[in-house]
Amino acid sequence: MDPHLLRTYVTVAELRSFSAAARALGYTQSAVSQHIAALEQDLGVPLLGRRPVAPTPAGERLLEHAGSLLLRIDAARADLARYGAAPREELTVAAAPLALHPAVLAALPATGVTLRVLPRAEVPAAVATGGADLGLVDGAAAPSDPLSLPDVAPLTAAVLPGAAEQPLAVVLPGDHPLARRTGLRLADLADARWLDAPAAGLPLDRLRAAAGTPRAFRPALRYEGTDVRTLVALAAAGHGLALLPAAAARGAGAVAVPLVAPRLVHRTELLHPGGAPAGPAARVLAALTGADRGP
Amino acid sequence: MDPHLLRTYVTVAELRSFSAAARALGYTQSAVSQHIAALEQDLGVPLLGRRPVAPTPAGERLLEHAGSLLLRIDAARADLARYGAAPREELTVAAAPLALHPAVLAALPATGVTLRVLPRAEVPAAVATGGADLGLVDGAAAPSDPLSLPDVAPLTAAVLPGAAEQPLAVVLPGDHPLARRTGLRLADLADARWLDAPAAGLPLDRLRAAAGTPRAFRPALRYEGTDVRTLVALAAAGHGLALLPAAAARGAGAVAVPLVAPRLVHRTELLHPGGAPAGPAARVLAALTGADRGP
DNA sequence: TGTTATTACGAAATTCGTAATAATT
DNA sequence: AATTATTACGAATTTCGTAATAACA
Repeated sequence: MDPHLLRTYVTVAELRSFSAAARALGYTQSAVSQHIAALEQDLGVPLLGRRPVAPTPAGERLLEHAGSLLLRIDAARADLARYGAAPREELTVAAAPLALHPAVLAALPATGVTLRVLPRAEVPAAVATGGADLGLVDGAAAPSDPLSLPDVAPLTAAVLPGAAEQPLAVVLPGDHPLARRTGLRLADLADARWLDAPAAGLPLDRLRAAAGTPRAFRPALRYEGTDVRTLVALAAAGHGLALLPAAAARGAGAVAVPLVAPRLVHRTELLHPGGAPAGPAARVLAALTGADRGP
Repeated sequence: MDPHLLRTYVTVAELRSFSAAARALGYTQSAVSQHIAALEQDLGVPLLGRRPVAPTPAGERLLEHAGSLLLRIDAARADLARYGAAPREELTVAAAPLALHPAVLAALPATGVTLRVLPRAEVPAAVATGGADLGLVDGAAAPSDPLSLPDVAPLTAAVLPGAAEQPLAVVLPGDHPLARRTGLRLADLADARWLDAPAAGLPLDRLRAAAGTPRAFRPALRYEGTDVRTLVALAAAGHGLALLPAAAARGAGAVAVPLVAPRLVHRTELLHPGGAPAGPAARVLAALTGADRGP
């Protein structure tokens, strides 16, 4: 299973064409055909149906494997490259939208930092593959439970002392029947329509798992952007409910009601490649995780 | 980053010798030397110091990457092989020691099943690489929270309706000062000595994370076996405390005191390769996850 | 008929073993 | 001196492009 073969397979499956993949990768049609044949022979299973070219069930499965496999190879190469090169002076921080608390922003140095907001699922990969030096990720978890992140590489997670855990709240339009409640249980809202905002908000799968109801929390409008204010505005306009950290849940026309069950908190963690960080990365990391216990 | 090069690198780093690795892999010294040279050139970093041969810091890092990378490649190959071959008649179930509740055992068919008890950390890998058709894993988690498992491959986890969550208890010797309590908080026991039994019991790291105290829960005796009764006996003999599901925590001379904080339960999940299972695996999977809601 | 995948084949590159060399204990 | 890593070199294999062929739409 040569990574090259895997890469051409993924490209062919995506573009649904041998020749288009050949163009995209700088090969000839012939080479691509040989790659696929070699891979199918090696694995002993047909991977693609031809005309139209589409993955077989086995091929679909290989796509899942290949994605994370190629990602991890990139991550390993990027990680090792850090040992060869001089420490970067310019620092890039990748952050999920909800991970940007005021306390975190205050701890960033004034210059030499690029802040890049990414969909939450892409933050670990960005740190692993060298697209960012540090990552800020968030998620819903039981109190004092670590986030369960996709492990694309041996990354190290650290908690942010100032803003590690915050209460969660359900965002409702002001005229919603439950808007006057002082606390809400997730189970009571399982039948409601929820905003599906995987990039900005919390993934609905997480809510289903927490409530133990695989089929509940049906998605209403889907929002693929990363702007939290828009998300709150969508909830206020009645397009669906949203679960957000209480501090982020305020907005015109929206009411935030604290979540009281199950016991979940909004958690933020700082992600960095393992090993001893060098240069500005070390300083920022220390500033964010270190001694900022208030006066 | 050819997997072959990676494999020889890992072997060389383990055996700390080019020639020993060559023997182990069926290569010549020369070939191994060329593999390492190619890898170092590709990555642009020296990976091994020679005489004595030992990994550099970058090499240490590559070992971490390579381990999971090679594991995932095996997993992908094993997964795809299932599509080519006929469904297996003999079924192998890999289980972590604490995942074997009576309720689970009762649901297994009478014949055609091999049950293999493995250290908890090896169960997902066994299922992923085809060493087992199904896996039973356990762990401590917040109520109705899924287990966070190392993702060696796209595996599917399912809950066991009969025995999904069970209360946890601390196992103490009968003459321990806290043995008469009716409930214990984990934080009160952070300074005690704990049994370190990663294969059979719950990993101490998990407790540290749950209590939010990275340096607490110092290990006492380390037990690398998979026998739960031995673990309880060790706790009874005063070699250290252990956290176990209440049902497994009873034993001669041992006292089990329920854990009341933090809110953690012992959770068991069934692991299987994704896709549509075939043959006996499908039947057993249905028996374990399906309609066994008792009267 | 035009596009697209497969096959045949040859040049170039890669891989691995033999054997000689160099370095370390 | 004995063991062990590196280097030189050549045979065998593999890889990829050109070009011809075949199979769709």
